[in-house]
Amino acid sequence: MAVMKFNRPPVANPGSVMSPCAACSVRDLSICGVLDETDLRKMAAIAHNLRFSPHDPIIDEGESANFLFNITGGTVRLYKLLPDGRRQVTGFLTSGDFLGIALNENYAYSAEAVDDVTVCRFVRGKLENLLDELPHLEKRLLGLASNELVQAQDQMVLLGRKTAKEKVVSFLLALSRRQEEVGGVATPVMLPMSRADIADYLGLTTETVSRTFSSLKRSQAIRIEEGGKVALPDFEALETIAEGY
Amino acid sequence: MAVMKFNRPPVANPGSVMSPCAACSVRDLSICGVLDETDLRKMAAIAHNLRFSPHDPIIDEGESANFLFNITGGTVRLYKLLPDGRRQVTGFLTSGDFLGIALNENYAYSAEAVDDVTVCRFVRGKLENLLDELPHLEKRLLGLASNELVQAQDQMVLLGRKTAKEKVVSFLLALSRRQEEVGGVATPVMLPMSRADIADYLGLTTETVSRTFSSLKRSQAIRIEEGGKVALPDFEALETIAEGY
DNA sequence: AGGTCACAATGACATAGGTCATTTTCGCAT
DNA sequence: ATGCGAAAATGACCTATGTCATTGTGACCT
Repeated sequence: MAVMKFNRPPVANPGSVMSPCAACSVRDLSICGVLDETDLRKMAAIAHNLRFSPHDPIIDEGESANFLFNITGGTVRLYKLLPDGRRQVTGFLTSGDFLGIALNENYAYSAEAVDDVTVCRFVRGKLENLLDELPHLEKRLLGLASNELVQAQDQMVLLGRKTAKEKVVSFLLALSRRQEEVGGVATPVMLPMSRADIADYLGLTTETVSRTFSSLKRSQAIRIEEGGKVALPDFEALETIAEGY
Repeated sequence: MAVMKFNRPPVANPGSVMSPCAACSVRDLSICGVLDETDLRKMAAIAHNLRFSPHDPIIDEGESANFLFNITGGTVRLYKLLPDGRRQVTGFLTSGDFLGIALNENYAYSAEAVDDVTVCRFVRGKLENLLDELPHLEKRLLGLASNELVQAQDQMVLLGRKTAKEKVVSFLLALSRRQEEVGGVATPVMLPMSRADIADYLGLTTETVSRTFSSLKRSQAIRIEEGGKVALPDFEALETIAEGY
């Protein structure tokens, strides 16, 4: 996973962080991809770089939505809880993803760092002001929201109508595609998240996820490599499984 | 369900529809709520009123996304199909809802009329041009997208983690809230859609939906009225069920 | 190298919800 | 009012996935 490189270290005074965006490795993936030098400077002026360790909370459902984030490195899980503790992971965010489009005064879900995460944090009001100045940015956000909505639809199909096997394979393929998008390889897929995270994302239990991985291994649809990476030897075959033919 | 009233009938020539928006009964619910007289006139110039009968297709998944719609009356179901015919209904739209935020060149899902539906149709490119002129409208769209995203998250929790009973009760409460929003009553809830539609929306089978309704009736959590309307006698109690306490 | 600890895998068994078949109800046309 | 056809409800049975308990494994520390 790409990690942000600063041309100089973050400054102590939060108000005067230097413009690190020019060197941001995920800029083109993120909302900032549409901005020119001048605009970037304005973004940088309201941005703040932060780092989170595995399992650190980033936002809490219900909290007043004061900040928005650009993920610059690592993996973040978004989730919602039912009162009795049942958890639904609604998504995983990685480099270039924007956290906080879907907000209405309060955060609609919680977010935690899965592994080591770096983010670019914005004060909500300041970003909103900037939006009025930068129509490009607003269009970009609308585009992102649109993409997220499409993804959400797909996830509904998965949760409502796919079998365990179809769910797991769909998940692996989605990770593979995302890895490629971010400039990586398509095939050994990295799984920074636990079986429990995957289960809660797919509407399954850890046991079923485990068993499904095992069964896919047995049928040679996947191969487990060192470090828990998953090799996908035949995309065609996997697509066929994932789409439920 | 509120039905649009025109101050004059739609004109034959599609290019020169008269401005019916001023009298549109769902204006304040819809994206048009933020527009003043002048802006409304511009919207009206690119809008076209259409009517659909039950089961008519409105858009088809995969088709080039040439039109956007404002629902002015009736109920629309959005859905996606798996190749073997399994269907996931991803949402129901009613008066004031906007159809087509989530689109990327092609429609991501299909839409059909559940009952008699009236819509206000826009040519995509024209609406996009208008967006550049009317920043209000763009903000409004972003807000709508944000709301839809929040709803999508809730639906993921429902699909992934709720029991059949919780799903059905959540659905009834959501319908009730929506009915209120649109200016109706909270309690006898109208169900224009079939059990099959509900099942495909909740990730269940028609049989399970039926049985769950029966069981809720037996426990007096709901009451069926004439015309298939569902009375909700105790919101508190139902909320408790829906949220899975 | 060995020990520890958390996570993953596996096994035996239980069950919510699915499947298939049948009956009932209800809206609508005559 | 009566009959018809589609939708809904119900029943008997089944199975994919969940539950609970146990074992295996691999990363990290000393």
